[in-house]
Amino acid sequence: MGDAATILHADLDAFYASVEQMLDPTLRGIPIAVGGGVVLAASYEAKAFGVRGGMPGRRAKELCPQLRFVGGHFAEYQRLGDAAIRILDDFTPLVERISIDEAFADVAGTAHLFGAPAAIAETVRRRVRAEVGLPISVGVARTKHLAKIASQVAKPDGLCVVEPATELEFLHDLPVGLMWGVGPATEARLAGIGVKTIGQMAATPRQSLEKLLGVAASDKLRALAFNRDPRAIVTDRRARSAGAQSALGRKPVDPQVVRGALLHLADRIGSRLRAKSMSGRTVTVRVRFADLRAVTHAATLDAPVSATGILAEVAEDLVWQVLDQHPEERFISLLAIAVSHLERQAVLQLELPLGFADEARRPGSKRGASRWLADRAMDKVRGRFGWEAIGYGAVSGSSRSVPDGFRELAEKEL
DNA sequence: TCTGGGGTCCTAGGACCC
DNA sequence: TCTGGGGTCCTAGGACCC
Repeated sequence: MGDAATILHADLDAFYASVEQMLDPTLRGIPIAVGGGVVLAASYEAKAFGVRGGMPGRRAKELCPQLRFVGGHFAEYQRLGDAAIRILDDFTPLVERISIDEAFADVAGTAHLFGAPAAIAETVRRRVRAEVGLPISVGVARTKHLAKIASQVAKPDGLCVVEPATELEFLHDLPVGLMWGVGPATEARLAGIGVKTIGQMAATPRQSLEKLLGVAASDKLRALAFNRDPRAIVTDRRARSAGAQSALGRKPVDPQVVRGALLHLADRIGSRLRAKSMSGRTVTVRVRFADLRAVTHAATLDAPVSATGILAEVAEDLVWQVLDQHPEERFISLLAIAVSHLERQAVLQLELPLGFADEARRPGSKRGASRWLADRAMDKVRGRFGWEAIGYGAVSGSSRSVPDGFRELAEKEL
């Protein structure tokens, strides 16, 4: 990490909602929420009423009776998010995208070409507004952590530059909740010992903090509180796992329900993996009961898998192990599958013998070869006619489940 | 406030090996 | 006989982020 403020954190403001307001001028200046059953994003006008992402639509309407709900233009979000972040590429190759609407960039060494970091940040903001049509806030500082906090302070539609000489002064009056890694649980614990600001955390004796949060966590937070953040820009981040989940409302523990849901989830994950010639060795399932208590269970296989049928069977085994261990639970509210220990397969055919190897665990099931061929055939049909054209029976999910377009946006590049 | 879906990382404890 | 120490892998759970 250098000794000058050269890290930019660029963050599109209320991204989905801003896109909707750009596309439809009648939505500008009024409180809107993208979504329906669940609020996926809220405009600043809606946030003023306390409406937040993740909030049930009904609750949002209570807080803000005039709230307008709009369906999402998910393909547009992807296109416009890409376009905005791409503008950073014009200033430095050191760009780290961390979500659809957010990225870090390090402009150290490009000052002779484009001017000081603050000037670059202003240019980025102006260009995103002019070329993409969206407001974006930018923080500039010496470390990633501080740049990210600065962009939050800059919102909405602002710029915040933190010079090295004033770092701690800037940081110490801010609430601890702005720090990376301090969520509701940690925030509540800290409040319990009277620590509300980053400065108060910095002033807390190390031992007290360790007793509260453990050695590792307190070391990390103390470092951040003194703006010692060692993280560098990482330009190529690959996903380490791929998963899917489905909220079920309140479903009785029933073999048909479980099998149908898991097949659907395995199908989503399997087709994503196969599209990138990836497969994974560890299958983790998560079962959430009616009271929202969740249990996970995992198995690591001898060979990596990506076939939908095999994934579904392994997951089904694991889920029943969980359910057998909790016979008192009669309803489930969510099922999830995740595949990790991902590896890339140089040749897709590699999956054939691997499929066979895995099949050996399960006498009596269909042969791996025919499954692999069936998956490939299905992938091809979908390639031509779309994902919905063919597949395993629709998941009997809750009426609140989010649009597929939203799920896809959240998927990380494998 | 009991609420969706996709992820990441950390920790503690146990199994197993040398 | 139960006595050492370190490394790696795996699993479950928790917290966090967008």
